[in-house]
Amino acid sequence: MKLPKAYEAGQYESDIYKLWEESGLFQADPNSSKPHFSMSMPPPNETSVLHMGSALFVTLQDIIARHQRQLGKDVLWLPGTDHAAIATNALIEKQLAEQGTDKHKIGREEFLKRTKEFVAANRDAIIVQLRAMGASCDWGRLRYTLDEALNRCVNEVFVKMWHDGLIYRGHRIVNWDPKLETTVSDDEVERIEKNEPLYTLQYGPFQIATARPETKFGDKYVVVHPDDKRYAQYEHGDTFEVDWLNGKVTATVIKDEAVEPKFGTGVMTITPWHDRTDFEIAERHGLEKDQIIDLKGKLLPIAGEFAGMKINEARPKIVEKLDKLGLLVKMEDRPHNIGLNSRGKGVIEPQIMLQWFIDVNRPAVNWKGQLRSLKEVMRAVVEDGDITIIPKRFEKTYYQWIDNLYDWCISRQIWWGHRVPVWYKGKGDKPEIYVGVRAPKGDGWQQDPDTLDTWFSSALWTWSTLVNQDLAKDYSLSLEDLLQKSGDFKTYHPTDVMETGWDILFFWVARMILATTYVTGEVPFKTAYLHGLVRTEEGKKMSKSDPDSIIDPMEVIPEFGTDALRLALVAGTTAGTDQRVGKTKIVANRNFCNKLWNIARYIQEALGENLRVVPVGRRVTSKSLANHWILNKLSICSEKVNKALANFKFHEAYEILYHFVWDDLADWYIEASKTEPNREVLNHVLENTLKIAHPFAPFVTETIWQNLEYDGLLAAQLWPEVASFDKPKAKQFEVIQSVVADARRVATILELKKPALYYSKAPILEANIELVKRLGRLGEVKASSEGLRLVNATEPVWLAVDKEQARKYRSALEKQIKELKADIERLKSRLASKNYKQNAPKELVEQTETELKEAKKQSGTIKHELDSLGN
RNA sequence: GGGUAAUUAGCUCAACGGCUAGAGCGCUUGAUUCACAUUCAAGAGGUUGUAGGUUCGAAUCCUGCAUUACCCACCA
Repeated sequence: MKLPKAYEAGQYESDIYKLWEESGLFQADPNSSKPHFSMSMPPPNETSVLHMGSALFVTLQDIIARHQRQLGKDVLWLPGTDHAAIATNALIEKQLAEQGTDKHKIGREEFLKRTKEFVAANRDAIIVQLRAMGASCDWGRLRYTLDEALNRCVNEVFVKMWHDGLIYRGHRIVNWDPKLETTVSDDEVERIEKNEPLYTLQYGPFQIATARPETKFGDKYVVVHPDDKRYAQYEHGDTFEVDWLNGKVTATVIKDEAVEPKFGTGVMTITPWHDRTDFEIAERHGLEKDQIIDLKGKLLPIAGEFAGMKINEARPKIVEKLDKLGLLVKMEDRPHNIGLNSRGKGVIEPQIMLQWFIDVNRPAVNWKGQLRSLKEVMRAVVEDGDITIIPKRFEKTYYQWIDNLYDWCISRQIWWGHRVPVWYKGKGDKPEIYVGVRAPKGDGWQQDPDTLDTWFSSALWTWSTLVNQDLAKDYSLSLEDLLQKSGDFKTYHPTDVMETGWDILFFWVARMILATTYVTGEVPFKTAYLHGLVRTEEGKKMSKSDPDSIIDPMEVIPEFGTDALRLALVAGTTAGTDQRVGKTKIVANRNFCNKLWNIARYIQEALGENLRVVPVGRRVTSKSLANHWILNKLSICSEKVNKALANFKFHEAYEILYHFVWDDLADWYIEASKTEPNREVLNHVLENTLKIAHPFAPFVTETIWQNLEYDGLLAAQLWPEVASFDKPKAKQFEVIQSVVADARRVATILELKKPALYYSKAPILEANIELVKRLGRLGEVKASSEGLRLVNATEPVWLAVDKEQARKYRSALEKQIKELKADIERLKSRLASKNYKQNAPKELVEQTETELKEAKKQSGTIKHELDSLGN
């Protein structure tokens, strides 16, 4: 088919994707004799739609996958979606509220049914969008975190950890979100700074500071630093009577190093039930703990007349009462950190609760023959180089996170998710307990109502997705057997690359390392590449609460094409660094796609009807200098792009490709070929340029490939092998370029139209007169030596101008000679330094010498020219 | 309080101890229907935040300072 004038992406993309998918090209084959390459897709949340962040990860991973296929590997890029427990649960609850009901009214079963219906619909939308982005993943292996087999893996790991003493149930202080009524992990708590009053209260003989007067009802311990001389007269354990909020209380003095003597008065009272520091102090000294606030965020009867009130409502009233009692010494505004749930932004209220935890400090993991704690293993795999994190600086962030890691609270009080695989029989404090992959036999067992943190199941993602789905139904197999009998697991695990955003380094990357090393004895991936976040053109975070800030990929694609979007994302990306994306960037890259298209269009016309002038391969006959030159450039481009991709330098790879296509191929070679078209070379260069560009811009390249009726699918082609060429001849083309460039430059300055060019003793020009004429937009080109000497050309050439015009050029020459003089001085002084000659590499010194020689020579030429111009 | 980065052309970013610090967008001048105005040609524009240091050589390494962003942490 003859290509139309402009590339209209929307006309081709969906057909092209269908072509790929039906070919089976994206399917991995564990039995293949090719080397294997594997990568898991970070499963998008089912509640969300594809945003720019997802567009970025699809683009980068697709580039990796397509490039690996081109290198002749069997590639598994495994897609999937995540059940996103808290986010989904919250969304459904909101829907219910809008319908005037709630989850308790409809019951657990109905709630789960509705949620399933909702996510199923949404999942389909996400998958459509991933395809629209061109994702070349293996859809036959699509997984979902709540799949039966994955659920079994979750249960198996829970049970295994339980038996190893890595999972325990206990009363610990946790982050409670009264809004969503669930616990969340430490990582899910987001802190914001707010100016709030800090109250100083009179507590018996002491003055204490607090930002939360509403928690002070139960306070019966005052804590001071053991070395604080101001309070040396009090002994640890001393008691005294205090007139307090609701009457007299007996207070006890506690000495603990957690108190900072410099803060306020150096005295504090503690609320162990609602503060982690206080909790730890209480634990150390065996103190009593009282609950003040309930799980809905309301005050309990201990608060007397304030019982039942919400905190915000109660606080001013309590302060008022303190004032009346004469207990309020002063209040002043101070910045204060408030914990919010990152999902839903509910204010976190620490609570002591009976929950399930993962012990990160117990040495129960066999790693490389040593029994270590989860923390130690997580640290070791990165320190030992089993896992490489790109960029490297995130290793430090990762270590810091490990150092501050507490036991991981994994139980959630929501219904959507993997249910805790524990059953209880009997009531009271100590029921009979059963921990198992499946429900216990017999009557009277009740399953724990809680579900597991989403990240617990995501932590297993690299391998739980590779478990054989049918074998997973056979519960006579142990988890170990199951893994060993799963062909995909044996072939594709550990995965090669994990490509994801740095913002989920802790949530996900670290947790995968934790769980996978423990269960499989293998790392989940060898390299973790962390990309930056996509921001708006103004540098703002794209957020749902500010819809104007969002550029929706699904709106960009129909207007500019998927490739334009992909290229725009690649053009701005460096590992770990956030980038800004706006319309201008997308337009610029749409233009690049159109450039490729028009190159193909020109070559199609040049090739005529008989497209396949040369069989695929390296046999082409080059005649002209330009032919050799472009093949040289093509081979350099191919090599550099290949290397940059191998090193995850996506941005660099694209830049090399971009300039090869636009500058070398379009602006020089195609223009040159108009004088002397070489169908074989044109064909060869186009074919291989398409291959190199394909991972970046798969749609336009494949569309061209199909329209030009090349064999098979471009997506199935291997990385180019460039035809042989003659290097010295390639170099000679650069002589022509230098002459052309200088002629153009001078002609522009002097406003000449089609001037004549003269040359003397220049066989290269002599043999390429037509070419020089065309490229340089020149009139006549012949042997002579008059007019204005083109001093920047590497051959002796002159532009035919009259004396008057030539004089106009004097100032340009004078300026240039001035600059040359400075250069010569600089080079001379560099060479004059003994240390330079001794220490710098030989090539560099030689290069400097050459430069100096050339600068001197050119300076001579210009002087001579100036002299001959006269005044 | 601890940490990580950023600071380079008007804007957005590259350059990871060695050519004259590059690119895209924008800007200036010119071209015109022969692949592409989603084009072509030519050009202007930078003392690399700041003060020192190491080195034959520094945007790059080190130290201090300034500004900004982010992450972590139990200052009540």
